[in-house]
Amino acid sequence: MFDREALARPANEVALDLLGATLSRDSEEGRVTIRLTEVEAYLGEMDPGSHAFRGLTKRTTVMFGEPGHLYTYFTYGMHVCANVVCSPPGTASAVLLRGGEVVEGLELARARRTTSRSDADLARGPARLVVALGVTLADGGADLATSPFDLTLPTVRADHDAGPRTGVSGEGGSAEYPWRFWIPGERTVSP
DNA sequence: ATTACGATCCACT
DNA sequence: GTGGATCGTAATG
Repeated sequence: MFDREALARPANEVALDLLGATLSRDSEEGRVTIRLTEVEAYLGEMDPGSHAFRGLTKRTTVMFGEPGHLYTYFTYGMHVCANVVCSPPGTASAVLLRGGEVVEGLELARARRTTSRSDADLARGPARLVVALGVTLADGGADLATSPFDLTLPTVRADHDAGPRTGVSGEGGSAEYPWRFWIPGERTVSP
């Protein structure tokens, strides 16, 4: 369980509280829990890098909704990525879950990620994290405070480093928005 | 109806 | 370290 008010703030602030947080998902096969080590913030309509930059569309409806819900999308023709919606309803901002460490359900996560040989690779990268957790597009819009999900924020804010985001280019691009955050020294963070 | 593009991963060198 | 795969979304004709 988590305090929803804690998520009703801009994504670049919420991102710092999500580092070190744990996210669980139950399925018929069991439960997998991931400790988040790398995240990236997107500030909705103000942000050229955000899917919500051009306003409310069918896909981005969830992002404009209540914080604490899951925003999933399909990209590059083959991958699913997951975000935690932040900011109050009517404001679109979200935090992309970029990487984490599997802390529960290791066997199940390995079974879902047969291509990765090392445990550190199980949830390193947005699409991999989603597969290890067992999240699908159908989970889009789900409330992370209810089954099968369970999100727990850390009681003490984790150490963090910040850097430019990937994939955001052009004017008003990555240089102005150092909103990629990670926990220093973690093996589950991409270079 | 059509088309350009992307918040990436994996196999291979 | 690099290149190819692959399709939903949203803007355009």
